Amino acid sequence: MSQSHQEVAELLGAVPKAWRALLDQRLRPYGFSQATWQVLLKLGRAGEPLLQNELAARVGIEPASLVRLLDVLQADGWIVRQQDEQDRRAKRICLTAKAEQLSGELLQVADALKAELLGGLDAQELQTCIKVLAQIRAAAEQAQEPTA
Amino acid sequence: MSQSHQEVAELLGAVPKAWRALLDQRLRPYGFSQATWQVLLKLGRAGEPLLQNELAARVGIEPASLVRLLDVLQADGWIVRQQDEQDRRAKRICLTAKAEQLSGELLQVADALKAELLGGLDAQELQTCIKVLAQIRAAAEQAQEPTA
DNA sequence: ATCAAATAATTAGTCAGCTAATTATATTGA
DNA sequence: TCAATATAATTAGCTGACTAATTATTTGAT
Repeated sequence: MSQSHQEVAELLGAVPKAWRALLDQRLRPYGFSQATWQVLLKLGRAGEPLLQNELAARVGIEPASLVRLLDVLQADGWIVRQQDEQDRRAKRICLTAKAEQLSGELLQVADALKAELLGGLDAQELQTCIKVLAQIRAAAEQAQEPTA
Repeated sequence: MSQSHQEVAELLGAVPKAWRALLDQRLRPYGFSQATWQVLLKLGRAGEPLLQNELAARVGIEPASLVRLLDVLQADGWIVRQQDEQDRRAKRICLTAKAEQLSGELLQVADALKAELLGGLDAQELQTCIKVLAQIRAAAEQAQEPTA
């Protein structure tokens, strides 16, 4: 059918994969692999402790998937789980002091790569691309819930 | 830094994930999960037997990762590994007759979803989006090999 | 006030991807 | 020719994601 549809489908498969692989490769020297650095990055960007729930949503994984990552990060002293005072079911995830510092470095690497990949783009065209991607995301949300 | 850069990074994380989850959900009634339907789709689109190598590249995974998927598909009678005659190391992956038929149905579901997600887009804007994504992919390839 | 339903985190079990190393065969170069 | 190198598929072992079920606590409805 539509050649454009096929093209964008393939690009949406390939581009994020390549991006992730690159970032993963550059962050590997820090000793983090695949998923753990994303947790530190999101916590770093948040600037405050987050509920496990909320953190999972920002990373884009299920809360259950986050549990093991936090176990690893906690064992290595990068985060602590702090009992929430209002809700005794909930825990707030805090960066330790050494992680605060490190997450700054990770952010620099991530932002440098981002600039490298996106720096050469025309600003107007990038805006259009964002608009289109947002429309696709909206269509995907609608597709999930037929009529709500 | 640049708000646009952050936005496109997030969209590139979220959109393909949502798309995949939707397609996975719709193909689950056929009894295939996550990765196996992609193999059948690509073989169906190819229209001829492919080397394992080549198939892995089209699916976007490593040849080693393909092995287990093929084991499962072969066990259920969807594909056969056929010894290549020129190169005795190589195998060509063929769809069985029942898989030929099924892959047509899977293709229809996949194409219907694609149309659903992309149908509402402005053609000109979609072209721009494709161009931008292709530029990002090119930048990612360059980033991998500093000067080659 | 209490009991039912919802929610936060966890555990268990499955599937899918990766890299590194292995085996068999092809290709290439001295 | 034949030894070194490269290539196709595989195996093994690791990481990370998911869903479903469990536990503890909170919220809501009567």
